[in-house]
Amino acid sequence: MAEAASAAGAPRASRLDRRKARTRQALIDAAVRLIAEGRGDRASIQEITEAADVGFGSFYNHFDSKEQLFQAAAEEVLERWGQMIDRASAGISDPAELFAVGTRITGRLGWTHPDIAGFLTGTGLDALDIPGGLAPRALRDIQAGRAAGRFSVPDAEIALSAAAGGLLGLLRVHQRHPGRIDEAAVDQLAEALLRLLGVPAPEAARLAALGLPETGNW
Amino acid sequence: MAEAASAAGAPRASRLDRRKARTRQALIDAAVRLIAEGRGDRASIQEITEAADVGFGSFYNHFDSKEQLFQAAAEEVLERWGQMIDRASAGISDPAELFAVGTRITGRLGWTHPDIAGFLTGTGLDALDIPGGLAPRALRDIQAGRAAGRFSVPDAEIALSAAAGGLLGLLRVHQRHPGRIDEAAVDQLAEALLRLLGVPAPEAARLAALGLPETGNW
DNA sequence: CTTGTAATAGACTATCAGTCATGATGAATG
DNA sequence: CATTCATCATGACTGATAGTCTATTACAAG
Repeated sequence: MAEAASAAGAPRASRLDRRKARTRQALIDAAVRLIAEGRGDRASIQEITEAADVGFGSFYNHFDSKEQLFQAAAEEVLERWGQMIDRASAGISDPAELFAVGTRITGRLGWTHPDIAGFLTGTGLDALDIPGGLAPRALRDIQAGRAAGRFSVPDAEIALSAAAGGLLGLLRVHQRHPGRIDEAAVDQLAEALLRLLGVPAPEAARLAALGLPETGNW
Repeated sequence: MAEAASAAGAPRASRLDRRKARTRQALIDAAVRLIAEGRGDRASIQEITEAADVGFGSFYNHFDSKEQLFQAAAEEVLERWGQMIDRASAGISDPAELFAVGTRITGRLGWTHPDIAGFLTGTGLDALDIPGGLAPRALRDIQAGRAAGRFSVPDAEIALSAAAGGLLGLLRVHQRHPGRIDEAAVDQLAEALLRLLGVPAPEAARLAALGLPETGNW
């Protein structure tokens, strides 16, 4: 997103640019915080700018609307989430295993990163439409799995939506009934989703029980 | 929903009651239409009352807020949907078969009843929270299936959410790419969801291919 | 130091949710 | 049939919030 320097241009970034970036980031951080707190997009722009300690008018220097801010905030959160999964799945090439790892890490967000989990349940299935989110990557995995004959599901997008629904359901149950969801429950969901994708049951069980790599804190 | 007549009461319903009911219904119909059009709850109350050809102030004689109206509209649509599935599943007792029928009829809504389909995709997973909706029934089916040893999924609520996600995904794909979803695709989703629930693959394929009863127009 | 540009900021306007007082409709009663 | 009363319908009113506009401030360049 950084503006390209003009062809013959100078280094093209200092102070002013940093100030601008700082303001923008303050707004995004405030939005992430508010969403995670469950205030969803019900927070007023005044509330947001106040939380970001920024003048009201500044908001519109960076975003055209509240929705646009929340979209940017969503992309940021999903980006971190994606990196977390990338780290955990480094070296894995089997699409089914990749899918299992992604599912299990996401399900664990409920207690490892409640803020992200809250964010996801707050946005619902709309999270699938967020560009740069995890959806494109998961979609790629599913399609790769189909191409490799590992999955037999007919439509990748539908399967993705089902997987997202399952994960969101799990996170929601966790929020509403703390303690009812544990690692075993997450692994069982991953197993069930693999079966949905057409992986034979015994193989699904095996994939959902593999050791899970460390993810780090972010 | 008709008001019960008081015990010793007269017929207790005329003109005034009908007028009231008509106004209320006009508002609900307008809301259903707007949601199906994808305007979601972004429609202003003025827009709604205008679409219903009702005075602005009348709105608050019937509903406390826009959310309440949308909830009533949702219950109405889901009620019709539920009755449609009830008719189609009369005489079926196997939970797995019931689930398959419900899934396949719902998936077919995309072309048999685009208004309901639009409504469902418009509300997203929140449809699961609508009281009186189909969720409680589907949940019951899933739990019955677990009790009968027919399903092996650990948490019924999570499974329900995954199923809803799959169906919503299918309906969304149908809306965005008309013609990409046909009856075979719906049946394959039903099959996949049965596998997710723990039904052995061959049995899932059989259940998803059974003859589907006529549902009637409503 | 001067000048120009880009970001900040809060006062201003339009729109929307929700309230309230008034008017219209029809039921009950003599 | 006329009168009275209750209930619903209605749109003008109020407070709040999204989004605009212009003055001010911070910085960079010469």
